Amino acid sequence: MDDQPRLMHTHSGVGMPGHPGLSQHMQDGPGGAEGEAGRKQDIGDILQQIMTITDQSLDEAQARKHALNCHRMKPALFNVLCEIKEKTVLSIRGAQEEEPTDPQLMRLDNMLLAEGVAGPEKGGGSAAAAAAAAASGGAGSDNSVEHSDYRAKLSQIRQIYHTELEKYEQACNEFTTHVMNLLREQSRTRPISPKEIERMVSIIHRMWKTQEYLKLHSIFGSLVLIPFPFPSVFPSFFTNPYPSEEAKEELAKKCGITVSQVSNWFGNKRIRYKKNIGKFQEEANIYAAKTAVTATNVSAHGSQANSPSTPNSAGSSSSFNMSNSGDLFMSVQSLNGDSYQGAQVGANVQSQVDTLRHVISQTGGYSDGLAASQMYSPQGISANGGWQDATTPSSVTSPTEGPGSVHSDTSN
DNA sequence: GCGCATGATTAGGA
DNA sequence: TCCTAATCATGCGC
Repeated sequence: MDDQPRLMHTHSGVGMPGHPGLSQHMQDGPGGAEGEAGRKQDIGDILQQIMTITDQSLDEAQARKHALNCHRMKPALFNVLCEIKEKTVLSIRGAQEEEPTDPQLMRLDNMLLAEGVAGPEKGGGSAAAAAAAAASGGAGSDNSVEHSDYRAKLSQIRQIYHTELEKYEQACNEFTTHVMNLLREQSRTRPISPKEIERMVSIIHRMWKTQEYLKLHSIFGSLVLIPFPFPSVFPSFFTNPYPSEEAKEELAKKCGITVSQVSNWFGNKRIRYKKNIGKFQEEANIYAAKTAVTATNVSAHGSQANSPSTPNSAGSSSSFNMSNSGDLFMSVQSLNGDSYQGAQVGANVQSQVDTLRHVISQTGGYSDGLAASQMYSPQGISANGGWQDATTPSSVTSPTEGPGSVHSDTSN
């Protein structure tokens, strides 16, 4: 700091031609009108040099920049510029940045929390399953097995979710640090206050959360749309789409609804399942035709048409035989197709999801393996959408996800 | 406002 | 009587 006057005069560009130097005026203290005019002139000169610094050669600009940084008046001028900037630009956009949290993010957060994917792990990783078990009034051993199965799957989802979340946060922190370093470096030559840097960090965090974090949420949100928490009513549907009167009464009792509602639910499910099967198989045929053409064209190079991540690629004949009610259809569609593909997620996350899908299908088949042939007994539903042994009385276990609102909420 | 999912209602058939 | 199929009403998200 001692060499500031020397540097100032050493670099001819910084020295004020025709002026004794800023230090002189600063040392003068509050003076008369002449001194005031001189200070204004000095500040004007400095600002002019800052404005024209980019017009100079690199070496010259570097030298002037260094001189400006070391200038005695620089801190004061810097503070004034920062203050002016705060009062103008930042105040204008301040109101916009105070906007509340994105409602979509809040909804996704709440959904993942409710499903036990996000948030603190409780009771072995499945608060939802525990809640489901509690809500069903203490399910039997069959239900315990299913909930155990569900807990295992949810635990896997939790693990991947938090792993990806940590990666995103790490990347976000790295990016933030990089930007902060840049801003701090730039703050030597232009008015960037620490407050503005903090604001920028806040913006970056918000951007990351609304972009990458949202993608992550969409992926795992699609996963939790699968009605795992209440797996029993679907086995009961797939194993026996025609429940007996006793089974209906039991379902109605456990769900707290009327028998007619149970009948309506099963009736609608049967009809809409068949409709979806027809639609799904039609798409499968179209896709199979396209795949055949593609395979013919690029067979020597290995067609990507058979990639498991290709949208609707789950439409291989076996997958399209999957059993799905309208609700399940949507959930599986989210997993297999446009939902996360369309989100253009990172390859890493996508591979993780593919892995998860594989895991899920291997461990019980909630996604591609949702087919009745894996997760549920195929005795109720044939591959073409018809029913086999449909009149077999079901041993309805836990209809917690009964006809009505609960499932509707999760699928919507 | 539109599309979608879903529960409920109704007509017709076995 | 039960089921299917069509239809309506409603809620929700975009």
